[in-house]
Amino acid sequence: MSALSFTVQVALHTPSHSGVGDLLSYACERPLPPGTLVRVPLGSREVLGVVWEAAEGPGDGPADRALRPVAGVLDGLAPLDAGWRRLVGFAARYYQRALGEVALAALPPQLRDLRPEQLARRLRRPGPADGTAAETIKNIALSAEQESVRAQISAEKGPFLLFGSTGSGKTEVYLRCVQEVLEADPGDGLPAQALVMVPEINLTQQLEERFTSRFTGRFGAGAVVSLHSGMTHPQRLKSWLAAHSGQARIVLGTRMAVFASLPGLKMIVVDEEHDPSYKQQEGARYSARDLALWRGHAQGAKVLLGSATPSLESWHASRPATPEDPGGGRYVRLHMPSRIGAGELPKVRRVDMNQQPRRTVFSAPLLAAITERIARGEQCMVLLNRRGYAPVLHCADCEWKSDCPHCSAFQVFHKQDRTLRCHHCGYTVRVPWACPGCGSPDIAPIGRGTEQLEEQLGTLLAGVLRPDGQPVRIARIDADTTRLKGALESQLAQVHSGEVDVLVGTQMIAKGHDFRRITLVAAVQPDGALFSSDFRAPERLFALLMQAGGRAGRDAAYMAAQGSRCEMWVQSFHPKHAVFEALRQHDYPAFAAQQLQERKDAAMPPFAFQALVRADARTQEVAQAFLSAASAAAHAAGLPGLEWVTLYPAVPLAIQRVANVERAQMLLESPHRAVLQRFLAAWQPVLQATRSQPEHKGLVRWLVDVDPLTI
DNA sequence: AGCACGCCGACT
DNA sequence: GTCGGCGTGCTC
Repeated sequence: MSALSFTVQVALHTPSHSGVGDLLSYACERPLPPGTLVRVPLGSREVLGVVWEAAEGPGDGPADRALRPVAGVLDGLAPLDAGWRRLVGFAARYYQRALGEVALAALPPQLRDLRPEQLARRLRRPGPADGTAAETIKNIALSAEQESVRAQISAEKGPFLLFGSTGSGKTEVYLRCVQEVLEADPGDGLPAQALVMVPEINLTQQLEERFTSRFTGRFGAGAVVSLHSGMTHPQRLKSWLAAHSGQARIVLGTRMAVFASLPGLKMIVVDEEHDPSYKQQEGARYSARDLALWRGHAQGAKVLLGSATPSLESWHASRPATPEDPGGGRYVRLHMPSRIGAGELPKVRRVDMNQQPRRTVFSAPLLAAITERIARGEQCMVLLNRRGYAPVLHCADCEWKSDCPHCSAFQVFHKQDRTLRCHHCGYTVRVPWACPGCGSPDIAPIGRGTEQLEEQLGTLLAGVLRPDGQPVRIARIDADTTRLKGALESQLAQVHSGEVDVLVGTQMIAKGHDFRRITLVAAVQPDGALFSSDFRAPERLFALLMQAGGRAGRDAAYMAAQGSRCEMWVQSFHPKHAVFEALRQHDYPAFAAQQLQERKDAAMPPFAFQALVRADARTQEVAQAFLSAASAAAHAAGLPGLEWVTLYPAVPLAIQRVANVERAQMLLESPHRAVLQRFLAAWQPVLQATRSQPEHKGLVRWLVDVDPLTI
């Protein structure tokens, strides 16, 4: 019998408000360094945990009871380093979640299920050939703009905001900067590593090809790995292990990759840093971009954010410091205005829909422009950010509408499979033949989605021929057509090969794809976002339209051969709106300046810091009552920071009910991030205590969203 | 969150 | 007589 004379503190996936502490103590026969992965008994289960450094102060462990022993140690793995543990600790604190929850969510899921012996077996399997294939890299020449940006990133500490037009060659700059960092002697014995993040899974493949073809000869096979939720669990584990061991030198991935174990991390690139996908919307609601900045700072890695339409937060942080405004210059702003090898930015044409017949979907001038492009063999892209055929079905006789029975939202009419589908809870029914309310056969769709757009274009362009005499071909790409694995790739390939003349789709088609023959992009109905209650809606619309416009005319040689000029069309009832005005000028700085002034006047982010507390309950009253009670309790307890934190009244969410759960939220605002943080931390136990009161029995859950993107 | 224990309804 | 519904309570 060996003596269990040592104690370890272990972080486990214990839910945040379950009353169980962050760290549980276990007995073991030898000291285990922090970061060691262990399997420990928890109740009747055995779970994965991470050894953590002991919390300060007297332990609050079970003094009256003998500790249970650690069940197994995952010996084959090096302990997770202090940098990783600090990142996880910070994220848990900042986003108000349990340490163990964040730690375990940051590990590959398969690690949870693997017994130590299984892991050992997997680790014994030889990896790909080692990275000694040190060929020199054949680089293409940089433009003067790219070179100056590269030199500045090399010379300065950062963080950097690379503001570069669509097609300005940002990726090439990433490649060069990553290369330089990886080739430099790290000086700490660990092979240097770089993390490159993109907003969407779809964009990792093409980036991986680019990095692999550039770096495999230099750093060996297996030097580039991907990490995103679309991978199978074994693939993810493999990539994760490669990063953890230092064998992988470059990790490409989506937001979850920010938590990868990267002992030699020297650089982080966040491409399209403005993209809302970087914010996790469930569990710990972290911003991968913000964590990247924190991690880079804490771990001494350079951080490079890139975008053609930066977030107003990043733009503001990169304003030049002046004597009157010494707070500026937190990020180094770098500018690449020119398109490389690409044509000019598209000419923006606005159609005033007030001048068009009522219910026009495609205005005559837009239709004529599309027809002309097709006749020349060029491609067009039509953007509508709403999938399905129509957002609602309506009865002319009794005013029945296709309400979802479980949500305060309409069921969307999908013509293709004759279904009404709720996009919030998934509830699906067959389209009724007659009105369910009154039996009238006079039911019709109202509004339009991408399916309908595709259908109408087919009718409107029925007689139009391509240069080869073939009838025009229209394709649609949205979440419905790309549900199956590999569907997006094959559909994109059809566009690239020129099989498709007109591509209809949601914002999915606006992001990142390098179409060579698209010369016209049209947003047929972008007005929805103009007068939204969400103060970030104009920013998002501008970014989407700029990004969509950037898909046109990417191949200068092609444009010259065609002798044509690319165009971005916008149909709007408010064509003079500031968003479209700025779009016409391709003037992000002017747009940002105007938006920032509005934000400053209204004391909104980035001039204030926000958090949301959301409550879900069976009834709206219970949800709101909980929030109000928690607010009152905060005031009654005189929590620290209250004098600088505003708690607004509880209100229902825009979509009040989803899957029969009523939702309410409360906005918190403070001019100081640290004060808001301190208040939230102190409020957490109060929220828990409030929940356990009998009058709040009906509460399903509550959650905190720090730095929310939508309010 | 899991997963037990526990105490009441409809099946073999 | 058992299978199973989900209410309540605990996990170092």
